[in-house]
This record gives sequence, structure tokens and C-alpha cells, in this order.
Amino acid sequence: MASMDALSESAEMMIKNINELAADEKRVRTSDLAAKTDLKPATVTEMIQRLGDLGLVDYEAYHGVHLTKQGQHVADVIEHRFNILERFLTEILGVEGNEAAEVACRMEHVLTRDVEHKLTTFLGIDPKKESELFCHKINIEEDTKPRYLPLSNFNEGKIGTVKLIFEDKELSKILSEQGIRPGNKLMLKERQDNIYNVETDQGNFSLDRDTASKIIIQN
Amino acid sequence: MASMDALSESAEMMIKNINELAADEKRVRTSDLAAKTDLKPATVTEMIQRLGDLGLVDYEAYHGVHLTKQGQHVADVIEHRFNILERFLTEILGVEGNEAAEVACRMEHVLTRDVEHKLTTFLGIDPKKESELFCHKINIEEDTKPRYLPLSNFNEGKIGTVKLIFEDKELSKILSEQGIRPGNKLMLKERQDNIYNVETDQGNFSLDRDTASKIIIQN
DNA sequence: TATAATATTTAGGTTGCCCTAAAAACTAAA
DNA sequence: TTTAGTTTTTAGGGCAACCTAAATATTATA
Repeated sequence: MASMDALSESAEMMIKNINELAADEKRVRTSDLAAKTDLKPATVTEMIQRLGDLGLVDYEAYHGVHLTKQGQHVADVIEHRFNILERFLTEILGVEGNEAAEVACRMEHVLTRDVEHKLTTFLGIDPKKESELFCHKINIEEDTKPRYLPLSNFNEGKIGTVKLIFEDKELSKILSEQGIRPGNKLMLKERQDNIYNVETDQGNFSLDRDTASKIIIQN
Repeated sequence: MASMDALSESAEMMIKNINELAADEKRVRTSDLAAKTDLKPATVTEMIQRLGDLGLVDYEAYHGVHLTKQGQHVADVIEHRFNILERFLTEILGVEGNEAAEVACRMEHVLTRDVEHKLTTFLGIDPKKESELFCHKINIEEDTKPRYLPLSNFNEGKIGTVKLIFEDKELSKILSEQGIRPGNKLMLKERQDNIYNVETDQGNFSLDRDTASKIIIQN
């Protein structure tokens, strides 16, 4: 039976790793856990036996483990906490990816539910739809992820929305008069060498590469 | 001699408590530490002996401890990390005071220097002037209480500091390259309809409203 | 299917961090 | 200044989390 006591960081890490290795329905093997956690197999055995006593994993000697309902819940909570912490560290604070992951991995074990929810909200995610987090994440990363590119790197034939224009008013004003202004859509009709042919709701225009590189488009 | 190894949370907490009890020059007594930490006196003795071996405290049997230079440095770092974490939790996330203190107390042990600095900057404190943390804190709380607004609601002509950017890494990165990144100052020069003209230390830019609404500014 | 190779567990050890109980050292009072 | 009271330390124990080495179970192969 799992108590209400907080699990140790080590125990939570073991559950997290079991979850990450449990791609299919397959039971996770001791040696795989040992490799992933940098612990010796004997240590892993000891740990998963303890987790078994707590009802968090279903452990059968010599035949690996898998998470119980309770263990899966713990894994889900930890994974979510890791994700929001990592996002906060990279997107808000600008911490470099590797370090962000490491720090998030340490912090995930000390968040309370309240702090977790408040941080989730802060990141612009509705905590009510937390369960959709993963789908959301996958969607964003795999297909509907908005891409921001300078027009100079945009693909021919694609339509996008102008998001921002570097340079001062002078250039902005000129472009604006041609329909190239933040919020408007445009299509890159074709590019030849350094000339970019663009269509906006005001007509067709040609830009040089330098100018195109100062216009950021979202697809 | 203190090693470069990370200290345990327990060890860091003991150092923190010694520091907090060392009001004057007086050595801190075992019983006071036991009371403050909710540990038994025997446990405190054992801990401070270990810290003595590490060169972090000066321990004399039956006559208490005080921090060495090295120990004082550890205490200062932890105190600063606690303060910025607590401020972040209460001021930015709106976590209730007691809980914020508890969570900050757990998190203070897992911050890296880089995350500490970035969070400090994020809170609008110059990390170079860390020692002025408290004066600064008093100022902020007593008169210039900061307001956080999306750039889309900001007033023309006002200067503010970028605090966070919603949306994914992609946008953050692009904005960052133009000087729109957490910690940096910017001015909203003017807005016409859906176009926001902004000046940063990197130059002038135009944004659409949608993008502006994803940038949170502190005045 | 017997055996060699591999994976896993058990046995036993270490360290950190916590405890209680008893011994030792300080401190205050008669 | 002797003793009673208090504080502190030592002694010894438990548990979690690591380890190595040896034993045992599984699996793959000849």
C-alpha cells in the first residue's frame, strides 16, 4: 500500500525511468533501468522491491517491473512537473537546454500541487486541460508547431503572416504601404537569386534579400 | 577542507540555520540548533562535526559552532537563492506566503548559479549588485510596486522591462535576437492600429498585436 | 537438452542521516 | 567548592541508498 508520505527523490526518479522505458506494455528489465539510471543492477533490484512493497510497481523476480495504477499516476505527475519546469527555465528564463533539463529534473521532486498549477497557468496552459498536455505538446512539435522564419528563408509558394519587421519606421512605412506589415498575410511567389517576389493583399512586389531577412513570417 | 561536491540538503540546511542563529559574533549552541531544526541534539552534534571536517564550520566540543569563511559563503548563496525563489513564487506566481517559503526552502538546494542569475535578472535585480538585494526589495515593496502588462496594453512612450514571453522557443529566440528578451528594457514608441513600434537596445522593430500580447512587460 | 553466456538476485559492506539511552562535561546554587 | 541540574557528547541502532562479489535463474547455443 502506498502511503501519503512524499517519496524520496531516488524513488521518484526510478518510477520516472520505469515509465520512460515502458514504451509498450512490456515489463521493464533491471539491466535497462541500471543502464538508464547509472546505478548497479543490484541497487535497482533493491529499489524496485521497495517500490513493490509500496504498491507502486508490479515486480516479479527475474521478470522485470511495470507501473501499477498508482505508480503510473506518480509518473504522470512527475513528467508534467518536469515539462513545465523545463519550459519555464528555457522559454522564460532562457536557460540553456541541457542545464534546464538537469535543474528541472531536480526541482520536479519538490513542487507542490499548488505551485505546479500556478506555474502551469503562468505558462499559458489551462490546468483544467492538463491531461491534454501531451497531445498538445506532440501536436505542436510534430505538425502544427508555428514556425517563425525570416522571409529570406521562407519556402516558395507558402503563405504566412508577418509577425515583426526589424529596422525603423522608414522601412516599415514603405513596406506597410505595400501590405507588408505586422498582422498581414503574404505569399512568397518565387525567389531568384537575391530577388524575392511577394504577393500581398495590395499586389505583387519584389524585395532584395537583405530586406527579406528583416521580415519575420509565421507559417 | 570543503570539496567541490554538492552539499546535501541536510548539510545546507544546517549551515543556513547556523547563519540565522548567529546574530552576533556568538557561537551557536547545539540546543538552539536542535530546537530550530527539529532534530535531536545528538543529531546536531553529528552534523556539525561532519561540517567541521569539511571546513565549513569551526566546531569546539561543548562550546558551539560558528561559520568559517567558506561556510559563510555557502550560507550567503543559499540565503540569496531562497530570497529570489520566494519572491518569484509570491510576486510572480502568487503562491501564498507560507507555502512559498516552504517550496523555496526545498528548491534553494537545487538551483545552479546560472539559473540563480537568470532568475535574479528576471526579477529585475542586477546580479552584479546582489548585495543590494534587500534595499531593492524594500524599495519595490514600499513604493514602486511593479505592474506586469502585456505589451499590447502598454502605454506609448513608456519604458519597461521584458519579463516573459509566451509561445514556444522559436518565437522567444527570434525576439531575443532583437533585444526583446526577459531582463531587457524596451520602449513602446507608438502604436497604430495593430502595429506596435518598439525600440530596444538593438534597434527599432514593428510587431503585430498578437505577438505583442505574448510579451509581458514590467513598468 | 545440456551447457555456456547473460541477467538477476542475494549477501554483506559503507555512508549519511536520523533516533534513544547513557556517559561526560559544563554551570549554577547551596 | 561540592553537588545538583542542564547541556552536550558518545555509544549504539535503524533505515535508505548506494556498492562489490557470489550465488542463482533465465536464455541462447551447440
